[in-house]
Amino acid sequence: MVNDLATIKDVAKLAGVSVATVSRVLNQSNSVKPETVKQVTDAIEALDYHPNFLGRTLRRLETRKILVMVPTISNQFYSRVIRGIQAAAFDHRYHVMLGISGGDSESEQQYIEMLRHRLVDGIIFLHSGMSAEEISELGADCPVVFACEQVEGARVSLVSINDYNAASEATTFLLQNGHRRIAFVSAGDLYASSKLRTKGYRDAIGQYHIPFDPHLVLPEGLTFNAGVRAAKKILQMETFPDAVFLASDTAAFSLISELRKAGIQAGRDISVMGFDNTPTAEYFSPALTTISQPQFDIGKRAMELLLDRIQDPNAPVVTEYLPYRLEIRDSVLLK
Amino acid sequence: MVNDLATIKDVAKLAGVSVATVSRVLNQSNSVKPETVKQVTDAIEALDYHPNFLGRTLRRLETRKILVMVPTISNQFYSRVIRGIQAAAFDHRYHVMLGISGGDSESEQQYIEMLRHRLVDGIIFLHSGMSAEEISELGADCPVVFACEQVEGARVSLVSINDYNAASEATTFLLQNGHRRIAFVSAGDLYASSKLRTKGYRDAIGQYHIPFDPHLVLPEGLTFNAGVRAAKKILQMETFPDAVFLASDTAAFSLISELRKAGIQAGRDISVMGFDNTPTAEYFSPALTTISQPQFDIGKRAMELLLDRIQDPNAPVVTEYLPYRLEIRDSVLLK
DNA sequence: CCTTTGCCTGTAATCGGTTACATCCATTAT
DNA sequence: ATAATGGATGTAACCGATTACAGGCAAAGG
Repeated sequence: MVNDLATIKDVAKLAGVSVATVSRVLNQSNSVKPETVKQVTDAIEALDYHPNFLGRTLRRLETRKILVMVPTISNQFYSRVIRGIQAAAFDHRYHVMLGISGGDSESEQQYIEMLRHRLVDGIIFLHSGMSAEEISELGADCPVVFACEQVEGARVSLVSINDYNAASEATTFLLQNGHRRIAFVSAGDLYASSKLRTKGYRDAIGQYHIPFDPHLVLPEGLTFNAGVRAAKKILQMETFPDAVFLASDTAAFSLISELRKAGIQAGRDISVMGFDNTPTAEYFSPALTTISQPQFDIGKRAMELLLDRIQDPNAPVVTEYLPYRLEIRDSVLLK
Repeated sequence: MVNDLATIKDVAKLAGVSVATVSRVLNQSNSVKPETVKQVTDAIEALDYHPNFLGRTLRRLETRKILVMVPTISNQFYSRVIRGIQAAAFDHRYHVMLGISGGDSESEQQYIEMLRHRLVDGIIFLHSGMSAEEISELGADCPVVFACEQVEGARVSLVSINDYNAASEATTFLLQNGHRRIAFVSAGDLYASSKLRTKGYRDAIGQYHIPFDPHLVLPEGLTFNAGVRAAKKILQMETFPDAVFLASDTAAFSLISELRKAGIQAGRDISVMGFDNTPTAEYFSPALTTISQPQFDIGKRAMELLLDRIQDPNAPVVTEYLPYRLEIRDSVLLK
């Protein structure tokens, strides 16, 4: 029945005042007579008027919306990070939108365009396909923060765990429990985090004076399919590893499943260590030993840093590493 | 270095034409001399000009963005639906934004405001806390489609599986395989789908002339925690059920895990049937027997229906049920 | 009684685009 | 030679808000 939304003009007409006065009422300017305020608010009520964002934003250059750019939401890992972002956003009366790039850089550019044109006030990247230079440039112009995943050499704020240390510690834990032939499944050089985790793994091995065997590093990725592929490769090895460390829980689940089909039980015949501590990890069989990231806090902190930058474009670029934790469950054999 | 973005005026000035001409070039109007087009495009190039969405949208009332409203992304189920939506959106040069309501209706209202004010061209709801009347009203004014989850009595388009039939079929499958005491875990009346599934379960039981036992219906929810709670209740029952049918895979995973801790193996001592066929289902131990929904197609179809409605506000309201499939794996004992 | 002060409100410019309409000029038809 | 035609472009109104500035009016001060 109501074709079009009421505009500020309609309200002004009904209240018998100018649009300026209506706007002043809307923005709580104190220079309006209480009587007039009442007339206006009555008119607003009567017309069920809601101010139009576009007009407002066009003037104000503020949307109170931020965008989270995420490569995928299939990976359970991100959901808790996003919840953390939302919590902090809510506290500051901001709204969160999610953009799923799918790893496609054209799609990513479209979302960045939204930022450049102030459809959102800032972006938190959970991943990006852009080069360090592009990111630094964007970060110089607009509020941008990275979380979980960094891009080497990019001058933007980052909240994450220290992937190198975490992987190193996880590997050392395996070594301490008597494992010597440890395979490592990661996403290769695709992500900076993968690179760092690989380095952490390698250096920990080195510390124990175990010769590095490149065949044990399987850059299959972080997905279910990656785990399946890794399992197949492992089953073809002449000497089986006594432990497998995967850079994602997701891949660990499917790897365990595949190995079981071949009669090899994780936590009995072989040790498996995951990474991320996704919600499923504790319910899986065997319950997965993994690195727990403070996902919620990472998200929360990233949002706070973004707000700092929105409020002050010259806020310093910082890198914050949050504590991780080794979650010991049943998939790794202990000495 | 570049403080502000170039505007259409800057381009006009540099090209030595009016803003109208620039706008015409931008919008591929054919009434511009090729020579002039070149001047303008050169200027655009030189200034690295990108048209501002806000100004454009304010006039055009078109954003080529749609919003998907989802209660949570912790649930793995939604990701494939969203991928389907994205695929269809991409084909029609639309962009997808995700709004996570967290079940909070104030948050939901904020996103709806975006639609009302044309910050997006339409919304696909994967769930809503609104009443049927509110939804019908919104649907009358703006392009809105529901997917997966309906709201009884709401006059809006819907794409889903037939939850009643699916639950009924799943229950019948359990009955056919000799199970007689079947517990059912759902979200109670919270979701219409839950209600329908409960009804499907109940009617199937009735078909087999088994007296309905209300104690066997556990409205714990669809989350990991729900599965844990359900397991605890089941373990306290004097007579154990011989099968448990859960309205979500997620809850099934944690239930299986809890039962195992009590020495009860799903697929050996008890049967467990899930719902959704989330990615983890096939890798879980035991691999989960469940109802597979065509999530991708649901999303794709929902997007297509939304586009129909965006293009023609009077497009008919339709309900489309897509085929589901019983995915038989190892968690249900067969006769 | 006239001027000043200050509160309240309206007018109009503005944000960055789009587009109806007017205008100009070169062709073509009469 | 004049009028009609139509292509290319400019002018200005408009979308829905915000806000600087101006102005009106009543109370206070001289």
